[in-house]
Amino acid sequence: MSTARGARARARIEVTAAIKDEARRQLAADGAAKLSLRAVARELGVVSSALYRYFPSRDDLLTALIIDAYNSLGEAAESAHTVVAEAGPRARWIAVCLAARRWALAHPHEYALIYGSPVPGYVAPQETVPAAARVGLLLIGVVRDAYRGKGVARSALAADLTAEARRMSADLAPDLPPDVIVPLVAAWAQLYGLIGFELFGQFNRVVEDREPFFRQAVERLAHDVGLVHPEPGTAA
Amino acid sequence: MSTARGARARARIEVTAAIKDEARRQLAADGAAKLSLRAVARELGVVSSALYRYFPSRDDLLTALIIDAYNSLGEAAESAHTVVAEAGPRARWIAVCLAARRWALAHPHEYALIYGSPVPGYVAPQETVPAAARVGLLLIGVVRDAYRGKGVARSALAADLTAEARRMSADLAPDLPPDVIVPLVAAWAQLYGLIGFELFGQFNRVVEDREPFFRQAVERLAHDVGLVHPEPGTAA
DNA sequence: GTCTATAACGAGATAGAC
DNA sequence: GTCTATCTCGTTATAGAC
Repeated sequence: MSTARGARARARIEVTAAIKDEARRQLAADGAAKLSLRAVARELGVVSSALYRYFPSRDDLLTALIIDAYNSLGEAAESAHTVVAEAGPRARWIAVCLAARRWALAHPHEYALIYGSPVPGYVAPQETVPAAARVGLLLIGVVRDAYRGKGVARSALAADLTAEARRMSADLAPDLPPDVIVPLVAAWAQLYGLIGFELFGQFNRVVEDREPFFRQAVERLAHDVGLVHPEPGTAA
Repeated sequence: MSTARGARARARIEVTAAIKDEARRQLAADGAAKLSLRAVARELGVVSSALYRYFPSRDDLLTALIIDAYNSLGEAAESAHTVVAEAGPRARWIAVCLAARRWALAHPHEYALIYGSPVPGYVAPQETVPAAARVGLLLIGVVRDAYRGKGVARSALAADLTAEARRMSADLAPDLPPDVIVPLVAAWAQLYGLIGFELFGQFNRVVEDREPFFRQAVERLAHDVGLVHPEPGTAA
């Protein structure tokens, strides 16, 4: 009977994957706003009510796609980081940023789903938070290693930011001081400004040869978060 | 007869404005993907075919909304710049960035229309370019003044970026050297990363007191583009 | 000339009966 | 799970009011 249960479980996983694949196809064609369970069911050759055994609602399907996208991006960033795990923090920072861009270029519609305009009428549940945090946590880890090693370049914060910076430090990385976490979070947001502009067409006729431009920009971001050395050696 | 023509022209302008107002309302409610001429007409109490006198197609209405949004943002940025026109480049840079954020917070759906996910099936025509360029040109102007005055801080570009950087300089601001235009364009993109993250909810539970955080970040962007002085005096 | 209304097309979504 | 009747949509041709 464990075989039967295993087969059933396997079938369920396969059908779930097929639903999400078809949903992703529609995402690419019509956008997240128009994602409809009916259309997915029609394309799969089943009736729409059958899908409710797998996803209780359209929003739950959307949530699953969002979590998948965040995890796909997170895995891409993490495995790129693993490759250069022995390098210095600056090289690792750059590797993670480049991996995020590469993933976005390879998955533009999923990128739009997670970092583009909010879907009208949809509010992301708390379930999405852990997946959404992966790249950010990776970047925090890089800066943390630098901070514990040779140190990072510091700069003063404005007086009206000290309270919020302390709160951010306590919430996000208690081992990093407020004046380190603030530029780090800013750089994290700015990274997606660069990626989004390329992906959504704002760089058309402005930046043509984008990879070296992006690399230059994330090197500057590394500098902004205190990763200042060109790093001749390897380990932190 | 100039009166008659004037009255007709005025009526036409008013109807056009009413159509766009209603369209913006629907944009806020359902998103750009679901903008429908029929729904706009219904809400205005006219029949859908009547709207074709004012906009040749749904996409043309979308284009008009996009151009309006860019111009509204551009005007907000330009008038904020005018207020501090006598201040130093660094103060003017910050003023423009703060104005862009303020406009985005006041017009989130129009922000999503111009800087969010592309609308499926819609391609922005070249008409949108001049309006879209306004904030960028304003920022170029600020850095240009600094460059002609006391100068801006410079830093070397990677070798594989020199050709593209030269092209960017020639196309965007021939009077600014390549190593100045590259960080400027990057900062321009990064600015919208900060705004987008706040607007689209990525800062939820990450950054709470956002104004001082944003100010700190754009001060760092000013530094990145070479505007390094805290500037005690006024004019460049 | 300038506009709005009517009616229709082909395509797609949706609700409910069975 | 299937079928049908009724909605939506963008868009056009046409007729008539001002």
